[in-house]
Amino acid sequence: MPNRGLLKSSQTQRKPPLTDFVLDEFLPYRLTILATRLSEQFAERYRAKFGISVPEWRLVAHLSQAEKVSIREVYQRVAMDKSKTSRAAARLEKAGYVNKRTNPADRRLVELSLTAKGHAMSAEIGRMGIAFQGELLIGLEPEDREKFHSMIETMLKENP
Amino acid sequence: MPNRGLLKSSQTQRKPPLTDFVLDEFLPYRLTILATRLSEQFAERYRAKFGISVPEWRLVAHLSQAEKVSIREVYQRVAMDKSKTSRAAARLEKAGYVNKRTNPADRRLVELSLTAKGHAMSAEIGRMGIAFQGELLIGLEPEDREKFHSMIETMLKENP
DNA sequence: TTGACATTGTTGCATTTGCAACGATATATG
DNA sequence: CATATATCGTTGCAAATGCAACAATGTCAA
Repeated sequence: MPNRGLLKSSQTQRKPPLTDFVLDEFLPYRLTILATRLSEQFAERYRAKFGISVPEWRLVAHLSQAEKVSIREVYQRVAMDKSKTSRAAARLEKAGYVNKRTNPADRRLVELSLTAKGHAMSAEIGRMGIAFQGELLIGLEPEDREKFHSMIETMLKENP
Repeated sequence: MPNRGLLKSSQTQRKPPLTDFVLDEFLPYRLTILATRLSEQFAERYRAKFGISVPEWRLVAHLSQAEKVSIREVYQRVAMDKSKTSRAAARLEKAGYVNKRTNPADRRLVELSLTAKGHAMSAEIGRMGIAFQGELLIGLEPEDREKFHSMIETMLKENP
């Protein structure tokens, strides 16, 4: 029987297992835990400094990569609900971090962009992110880091 | 300047970047998206079949690995809130999937265990999980799969 | 042009969530 | 033993979330 990555080799099992399913090797589960912890740890840092939430940072992060984006562009790419994105944008506008205007070429679209204050915050959180990721990858061999990225990329492409 | 895994080499950049921060290489972000998608895709399958939610499946998954667990053991390990876990347990009991009794040795603790119906469901979702993970890892070289697991393990250990 | 249909973003509403307070139980300290 | 302190699970409540309905705008075909 081929081992497909979810069965422990028998010598590591103490007792006959209740099932063939091994939770600690189940990716959706492990990835969720890791992602939650990392997101939460990083969120503590920027929340303390700027008072924004995770959905708000997600939106700002997008705006750090592209001058202008619409609500749809954000939520389609980030797996955030439409309304979550819309509300994050509203809060960020109120806090003075982003501008919202209707796109003149297509008046259904909202054009989001960073204010000067938003750019400053974005730049600072960007630096914090680079530092955070540096700490995070310290335990991995340099060549493994690239490998890790490319494996994530592969799975993201396979699961659109 | 050392490349710490978050800076694109200059030849891959089309335009002068707004910042050094590259969202597509930022792990908390990428992992969150991947984890969300995988969790959601898998959730569709077991929700359709058994009508349970993600927190409920998390709890059942734990019970598939250990006969008896307390609420605390579950939420400490899974990064779920206390109340979320408690409520998942209540719903699962109502649906007839788990038994709840107070631990006689320490009456503060609740002892959760699967009913026969719960075991049947757990076994079936376990099989579905093995199949799901098989599909998922098809795009990776076999030796990469182990590597991926061990890298996740490393980062989980570094971020408790 | 008109009318049917599609897309975008916002909002109302019910559900879910996280946090804090709480009661019950256990442990430690005097 | 008596009292203070800690731990566990539940619950009330406010905030966040997801879904569906909607208005506004755009597209397409007759």
